Amino acid sequence: MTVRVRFAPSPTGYLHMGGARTALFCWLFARQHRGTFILRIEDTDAERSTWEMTQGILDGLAWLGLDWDEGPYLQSEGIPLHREAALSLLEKGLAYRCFATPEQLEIQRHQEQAKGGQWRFDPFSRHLSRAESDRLAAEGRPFVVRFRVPDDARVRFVDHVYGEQERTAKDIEDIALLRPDGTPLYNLSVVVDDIRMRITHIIRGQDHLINTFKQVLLYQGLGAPLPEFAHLPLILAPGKAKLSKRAHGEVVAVTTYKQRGFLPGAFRNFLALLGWAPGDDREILSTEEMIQLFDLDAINRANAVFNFTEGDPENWTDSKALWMNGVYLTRTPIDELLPHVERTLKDAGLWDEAWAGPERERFAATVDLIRQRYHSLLDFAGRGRPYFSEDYAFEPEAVEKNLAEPRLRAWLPMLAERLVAVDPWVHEGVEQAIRGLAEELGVKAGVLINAARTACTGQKVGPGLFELLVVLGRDRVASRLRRAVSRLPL
RNA sequence: GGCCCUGUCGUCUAACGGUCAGGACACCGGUCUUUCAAGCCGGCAGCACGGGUUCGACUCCCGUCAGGGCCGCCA
Repeated sequence: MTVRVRFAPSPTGYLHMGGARTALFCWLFARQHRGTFILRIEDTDAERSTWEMTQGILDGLAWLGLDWDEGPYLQSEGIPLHREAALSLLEKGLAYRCFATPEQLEIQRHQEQAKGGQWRFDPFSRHLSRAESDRLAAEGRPFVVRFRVPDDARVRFVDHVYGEQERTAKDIEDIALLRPDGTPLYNLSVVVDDIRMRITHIIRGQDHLINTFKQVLLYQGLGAPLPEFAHLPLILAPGKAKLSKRAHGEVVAVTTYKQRGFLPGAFRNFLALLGWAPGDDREILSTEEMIQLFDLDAINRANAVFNFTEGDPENWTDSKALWMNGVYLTRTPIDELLPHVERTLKDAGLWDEAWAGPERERFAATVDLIRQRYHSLLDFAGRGRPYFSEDYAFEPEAVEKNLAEPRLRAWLPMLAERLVAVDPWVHEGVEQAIRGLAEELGVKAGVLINAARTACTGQKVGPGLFELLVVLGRDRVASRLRRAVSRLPL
C-alpha cells in the first residue's frame, strides 16, 4: 500500500511556524516512503475563507520547497459527500437528530460541569423514537445531526508520537455532524475527506489528539479502515505561552523569514530540529539526509519553545535559526546561492544584468568572497552594497580610524598608480604592489591596507583586502582610491 | 472545574537500568589575522521536587509541583 499523507491547514492568510513544521514532517514522511503528499485546504468555515487567505499558505509552502503531488483540494468541494455520509449514518441509526437549542445545550453543559462531569448528549433527543424524531423534523423543528457514541464504546489507537491512547464512552461526547442548515462540521468533513482521499497516515498538531477518538468512531461507523496517527507536540513562545501572530507578530509567519533574508533550506533545517533529532549529533542536514533519517517514532513528546526576544533586532527570531542561516549562506554551493542573491539585489534595486552574462564570473567570485561573514541574504544589499554599487556610504568610524593620516593625500593616488600597473590582476600582484609601496614609504603595510579598505568600501571591516581588490577590479579600485582623497583631513 | 499530555543546561536536543549525563545555539575566554567575521581550541551551564522498586536509576512505579492541550451547531 502506498503512503498517502495530507497537510490540511485552514486558510488563515499566512503559513504559521507550527503549520510549516507539520507540513515539513508530512512531506519528509511522504518522500521517504515514495508516497503522495496531498494539500487540502479546510475552508468549510465559509466566513473566513477567501482565496487570498489560501494563497498566503501556498506561498509559504512554495518558498519552503514543500511541493505537493495532489491538490490543493478544497474541503468545501466535498460538502455534498460529507452530508451524504451523515445522512447514511442517520439512516443506519448510528446518528440521531438533536433538537436541543444551543441555549439548552449550554445550560446542560454548565450543569454537568458543576457536577464535575462532562456533557455528553441531550437526553431528550438521544432517546427519542424514530417516529417521534421524524415527526418533529416534519414539523420543521431545527435539528443538528449527531453521531451516537455507543455507551460501551472503548476507543483505542496507537499514536506514533504519544503511544497507546484509550478512552471510553463516558469521556467522549456525541459528535455533531451537520448543522441545522445541513452544512457539515469539522470532524465529519475531515474523516470523509481522509477516507475518500485514501489517507494512510495522519500527521497533525497535538491539539487534534482529543478529536481523534471521535474520528476513530466515525471511521468505524462509516466502515472505513483506520489510518495511522502521529500527533506533533506544539511550538510555544518564550515563557511557554501559546505562539500566535496576534500576540507575537511576524515571527510566526514563514513569509517573514523569506523577507528577512533566510535561505529556505536553512529554515527547513531549523524547523526539522524542532521536536525531532536524527539520533546522532548532526545538526546540519541536507534535504536528502532528512528524508532518509526522518522517523515519526523518534519525535519528542514535549512541546518546544521557539526562542526569540521581542524588540531585539539582533535576536528577532531564534538564535539557532539565525546561526543556521549563516551556515547555509556560507556552505551552499555558490551556483545555488547566486539566484537568491540576484533576487535580493533586484529587490534592492542594485541588480546589473551584466552579472548574469559577461560579468557572471566576477559576480560569483564577489559573492563567494563576501558571504563568509554574512548571516542573511539581506546583508548582500546592506553591508555588501559597496561590492555592487558605486553609490556606497562611508562609515564615520571607518574614516576616522583608517583615513586619518594626512599623508594619504599623496599616498592614495600613488597607490592607485601602482595598482593600475599590476598585471595580471591577481592576489599576489596586488599584495606585492601594496607592500612594496609601504616599504618605500617607510610605513607599516597595515596603514595602506586599512586605508585602501575604507577608501574602496567605506567600511572598517571586510574580507581580506587583496582578495577584495581583485574582485572589485582594477579600474574601480583606482578610481575609488583617487576619489577617497576628498575624505581626508587637510 | 473535568479529561488528557509533558517535564534533561537559558533554548533545541541525545540517553531507551550501569555514561565523568553527550551534541548544538547563545554566552565567556584563547588562537589566527591587514580589519571584522568565520574557523579552530577551551570554559560556563541541566536530569523539577519527594517517595518507592532495584545491587544500581535521567531512564520503571506513585505522589507533589509546574507548563501545555481539549472541553463549540469553529477548524
